Amino acid sequence: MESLVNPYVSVDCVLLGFDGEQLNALVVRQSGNNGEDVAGIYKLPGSLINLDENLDEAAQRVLKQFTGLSQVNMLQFKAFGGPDRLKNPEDSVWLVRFYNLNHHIDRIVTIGYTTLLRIDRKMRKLEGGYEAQWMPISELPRLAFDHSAIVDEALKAVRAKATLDVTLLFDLLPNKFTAAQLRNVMEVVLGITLDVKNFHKKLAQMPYVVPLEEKEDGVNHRAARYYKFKKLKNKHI
Amino acid sequence: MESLVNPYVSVDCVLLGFDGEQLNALVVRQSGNNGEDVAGIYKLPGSLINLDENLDEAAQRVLKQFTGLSQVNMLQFKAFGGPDRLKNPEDSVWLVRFYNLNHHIDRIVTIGYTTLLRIDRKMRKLEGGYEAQWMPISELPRLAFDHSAIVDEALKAVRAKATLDVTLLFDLLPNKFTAAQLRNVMEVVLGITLDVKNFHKKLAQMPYVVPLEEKEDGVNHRAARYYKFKKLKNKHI
DNA sequence: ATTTGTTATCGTAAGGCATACGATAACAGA
DNA sequence: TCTGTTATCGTATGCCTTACGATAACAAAT
Repeated sequence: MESLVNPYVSVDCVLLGFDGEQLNALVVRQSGNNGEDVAGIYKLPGSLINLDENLDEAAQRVLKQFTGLSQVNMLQFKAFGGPDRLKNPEDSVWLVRFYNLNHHIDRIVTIGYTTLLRIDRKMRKLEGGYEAQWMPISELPRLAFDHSAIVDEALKAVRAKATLDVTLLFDLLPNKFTAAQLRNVMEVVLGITLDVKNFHKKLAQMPYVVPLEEKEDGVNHRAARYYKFKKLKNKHI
Repeated sequence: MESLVNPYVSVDCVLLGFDGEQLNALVVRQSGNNGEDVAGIYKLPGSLINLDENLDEAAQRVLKQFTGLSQVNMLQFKAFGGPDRLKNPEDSVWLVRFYNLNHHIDRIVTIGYTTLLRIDRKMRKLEGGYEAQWMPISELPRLAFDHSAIVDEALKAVRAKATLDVTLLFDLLPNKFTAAQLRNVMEVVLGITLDVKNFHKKLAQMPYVVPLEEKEDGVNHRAARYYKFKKLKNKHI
């Protein structure tokens, strides 16, 4: 009866940051807990869970550790638990050293979380010491463990979610934005192309987008109108 | 550093069975491993994971144990891991006894799986010894642990999935079925109501449903045409 | 001053799709 | 023969999407 697995459980966060042009993922260098470089491989920000927290809270803790953000609702999208997740021996060694464990780890089941974030000035310089950085998702290198697959799944989940609820893209733009900016966000995040000429009709039908009187300034073409988001009630997760 | 949690990981399966009229969930009595009745409370079929299997395989094993079915793709929909999942002391006690453990269990993280099944003659009499039974989801009692919440989440996930891909309902009907039967399945599973008169137009536009020449027999109203499903290629999970 | 390039914004028209609903078909039983 | 019930088809209306022409506004080149 004792082939039952008593693995560790972690959360890994696929933080997708929009920088005004494209989608980036936050990756960290797989360094030791005292800072020395172990393998030079990038991985997702994550952590084993603590005794007093639930899975959502563990994900929030990781988010705060690497970005300083709190109060962000992340989407739990999938659990990864194959027995071969640590098949690369270096990964096992790294885990034991990083967490100061006195025994080998056979298995880690990880819960994937993801969210969309806006990369603004504050976000560009991340909390120090972790060698975290934003990398365009189109240029991501191979990540440690099965983290590349985890990123793929996160993207699928986020796109499905945002397709059903466009208001998730609210936070990716500044307070005032033009129609072209909103269109670009939708194209990049959802992975689609939208008809430029018809986009204003869609815009006019979005009850949560209100036009402002203010217009662009100093552009060498017709100035575009600014819009802002109007928060609606009945906002569910 | 040693507040890291090293919990057990289980899978719990929300098996949703359609009996021709309504949706049922498979629940089992929380009995000891030698059959004695412990609390008389119902729970979901589930199991801790084994050393040599991944999460999907563990879920398949549970499905087979309780229904005899194999080769069914289940949907992994959410992980549940709050520190208070075993807050009921009886639950902890039951776990230690059932799995013959020689220590207390602080915490179990469980991965929820679900799928839609058709309850046919074979399925009605389930594999013996587990006191498993189908109960209409509208009449489910309070389940052990947080299993009631798990059922709710499973329903949400299945409905979202089946709304996007109606072919998931293929397996809930016999080979030959009438338009009314299909409509009823869609109404019950998706939790919607469909216009009777317009349903045939929708039917005619479903490329994966083909009309047969055969008709109903022995009904005291106009006989309905039978249809069958046509499996399409490019069927992804 | 005029032209050109570029992007924003509006209007119109065609086609697809959902919904409402009238009309007919088929059968069993009163 | 009539009535009740369900299946099935056809038509009409309105909404939404898409295609695309037309106009607006501005900067830079000519």
